[in-house]
Amino acid sequence: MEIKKATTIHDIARALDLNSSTVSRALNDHPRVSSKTKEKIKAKAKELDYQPNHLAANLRTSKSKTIGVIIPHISRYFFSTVIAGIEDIAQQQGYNVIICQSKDETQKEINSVEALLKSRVDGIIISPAMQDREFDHLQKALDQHIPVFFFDRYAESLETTKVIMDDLKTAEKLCDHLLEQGARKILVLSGPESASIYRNRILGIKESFRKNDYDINEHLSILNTDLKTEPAYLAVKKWLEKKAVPDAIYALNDMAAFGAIKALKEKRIQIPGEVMVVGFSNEPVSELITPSLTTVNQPAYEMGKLVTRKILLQIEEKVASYLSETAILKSEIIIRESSRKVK
Amino acid sequence: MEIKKATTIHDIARALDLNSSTVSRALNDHPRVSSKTKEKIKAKAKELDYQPNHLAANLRTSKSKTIGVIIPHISRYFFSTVIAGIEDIAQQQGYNVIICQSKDETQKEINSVEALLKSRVDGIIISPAMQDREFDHLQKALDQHIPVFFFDRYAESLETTKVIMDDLKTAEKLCDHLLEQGARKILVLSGPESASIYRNRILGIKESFRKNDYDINEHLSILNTDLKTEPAYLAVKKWLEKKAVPDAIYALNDMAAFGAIKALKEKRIQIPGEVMVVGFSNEPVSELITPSLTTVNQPAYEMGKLVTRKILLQIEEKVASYLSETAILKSEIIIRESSRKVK
DNA sequence: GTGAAAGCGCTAACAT
DNA sequence: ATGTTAGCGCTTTCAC
Repeated sequence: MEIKKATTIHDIARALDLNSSTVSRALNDHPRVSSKTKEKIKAKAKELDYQPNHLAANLRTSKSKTIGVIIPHISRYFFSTVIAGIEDIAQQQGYNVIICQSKDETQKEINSVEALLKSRVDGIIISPAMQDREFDHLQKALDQHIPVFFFDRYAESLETTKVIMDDLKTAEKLCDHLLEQGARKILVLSGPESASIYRNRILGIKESFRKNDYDINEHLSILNTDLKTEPAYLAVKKWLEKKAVPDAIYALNDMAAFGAIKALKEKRIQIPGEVMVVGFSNEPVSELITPSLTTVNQPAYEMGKLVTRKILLQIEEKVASYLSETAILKSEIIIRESSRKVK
Repeated sequence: MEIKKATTIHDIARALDLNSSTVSRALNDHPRVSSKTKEKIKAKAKELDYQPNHLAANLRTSKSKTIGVIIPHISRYFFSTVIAGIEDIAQQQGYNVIICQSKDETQKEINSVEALLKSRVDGIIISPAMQDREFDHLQKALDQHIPVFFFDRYAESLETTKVIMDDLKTAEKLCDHLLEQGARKILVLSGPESASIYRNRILGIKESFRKNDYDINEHLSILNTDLKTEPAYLAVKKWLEKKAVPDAIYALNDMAAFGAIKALKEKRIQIPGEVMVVGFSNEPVSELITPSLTTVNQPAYEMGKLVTRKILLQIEEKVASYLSETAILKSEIIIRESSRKVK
C-alpha cells in the first residue's frame, strides 16, 4: 500500500529553485512578491496538486481557525437554521465550527465554554441558557481576549456585540393585533424574566396595553413556564380549571402555544372562536396544525450569517476589539387562523 | 495588557528537571514511565494549569482529529438529532466535527467531500443526497484511506460500514396495520427509487400486500414526489381530482404526509374516516397536528452516536480497515389518530 | 525508565 | 523582491 506524501511548499520551492518562504508569501498573496513569480508558483502548486496544511499554519500562527457555538437545543428549528447560517459563512472564510448544546442548563453551558477555551477557539457565538443569571464563564473567555458574541438571547451585563430581534416592537404589534381582534383578557405564557428576550417581549405587550388604555393589572396575566409543550399544556389546563377563560393566550414561543392548543382542544374550547392563540418564532409545524398558528417569523439563517460575519471581522482584527455593536433584525408577524376572529 | 504565555510540556519538564519527552510520555500514559514520575508530572501539570496544544500534536501525528459530516438538511429534525448524537460522541473522544449540508443536491455533496478532504478530515459520515446515482466522490475519499460511513441512507455500491434502520420490515408492518384497519386501495407517496431507503420501504409495502394476498397492481399506486410538503400537497390534490380516492395515503416521510393531509382537508375528506394517512420518521409536529399522524419513530440520536463510535474505532485502528459492517437499528411504529379507524 | 535530537509544514523577523 | 533562519509545541526514534 503505497502512500505518496503530500506536496509541501518545500516541494514547490525546490521545483522552481526558490525559497520556501517565497512560496509561502506568494500563496498568501503577500504584496512584496513579484507578480511573475507569484504566477509561476501558483501554477506549479496547481500542477503538483498542493494542498496547504492548515494544521501547520495554525500552529505557527497560534490561531485555531475555529469558532465555538453554544446553543440551547440543536434540534430546534430556529437554532439549527441559525447554525446553517453560521456554518455557511465560517466555511466560506476557512473557519471550522464546534457546536455545543447547553440544553438550556447553565452548568452544561459553563462546561462547554471551558471545553471551547481548551480547544483554543478563536471566538464564541452563544445564545445563553434561559436560566442564566451570572456570566462569569463568558467573562473568563473575554478576559482571554476571545470574543464572545450573542445572538437572539444575550447577557445585558456584558458589553459585547450581539445580533438580536426587534422583539419588543414585534411583541407589541402582535398584541395590538390581538386587541384589534377584540381580545381583552390575555394570558401570556412566558419564560424566565431573567432572560432578555422574554423580558423584552413582555415589555412590548405591556406597551401595547398602555397605549390602548387597557388596564394591565386587570386584563393581563403572566404565567411562567419553561416554554416547552408539555409543561405549557399542564399549566394551561390547570389555569382553565381554576381561573377565568381568557380571550387570548399569547405564548412567547410556538412550543408553548402548541401546549396551550392541546389544553384548549381537550376542554373543547373553540380556537379562535372562544380563545385566540398566538406563538412566537414560527416553527415549521405552525402552519400545519389546526388551527394554523399565528406567530412571528424570525430571520434565523440571516442571523447566523450576520453574527458570524461580525465575529470574524473582530477575530481577524479588521475591526477594533473594543467596539461592541447591537444589530437588530426585523422579524415579521404571520397571522394565521388561530387569531383570525374577524374575517 | 499582559498576556502570559501558556504552559507547555517544556515548562513542566524544566520545573521537575526532566526531559520534555518524558513529560509527553507521562501525560499520554505511556507504559514505560514509572508511575512515580507520572504522578509528579501530572500534579505539576495541574499546578501550572497545563492545556495540551492539540494543534501541535495533530501536526506531529498528521491527524486532524476531525470528522466530516454530510447531511441533506441540518434543520430537519431527524438530521439535527443525529448530529446531536455525533457531536456528543465526537466531543467526548476529543474529535471535532465539520458539518456540511448537501440540500439533497448531488453537486453540493461532491463539493463538500472535496472540501472535507482538503481539511484532511480523519473520516466522513454521510447520509447521501436523494438523487445520487454515482458515488465516485466518496470512492475518492476511500482511495485516500479516509473511512466513509453511512447512516440512514447509503450507497449499495460501496462496501463500507453503515448504520441503517430496519426500514423494510417496519414499512411492511405499517402497511399490515393499514390493511388491518380495512384499507385496500393505498396510495404511496415515495421519493426516488434510486435511494436505498425508499426502495426498501416500498419492498416492505409490497411484501405486506403479497402475504395478505392483495393484488399489488390493482390496489397499490406509487406516486413519486420529492417528499416535501408543498409538492406532495399539489400532487395529492391533482390525484384526488383525477383518480379514485384511495383508502389510505402512505407517505414515506412526514413532510409529505402533511401535504397529503392539507389536500384532503381542503377537499373536506375525513381523516381517518374516509382516508387514513400515515407518514414516516416522526417529526415532532406529527403528534400535534389534527389528526395526529401515525408514523415511524427512528432512533436518530442513537444512530448518530453509533455511527460515530464505529467510525472512531476504525480511525483509531482499533478495528480492521477492511471490515465493513451493517448495523440495523429498530424503529418503532407510532399509531395515532390519522389511521385509527377501528376503536 | 529517561534523555537527546530531529522534524511535522508552515510563517515571519531579519537580513540582503 | 527574495533568502536565511528560527521556531510554534508536540511526538517519536534511537540511544543509553
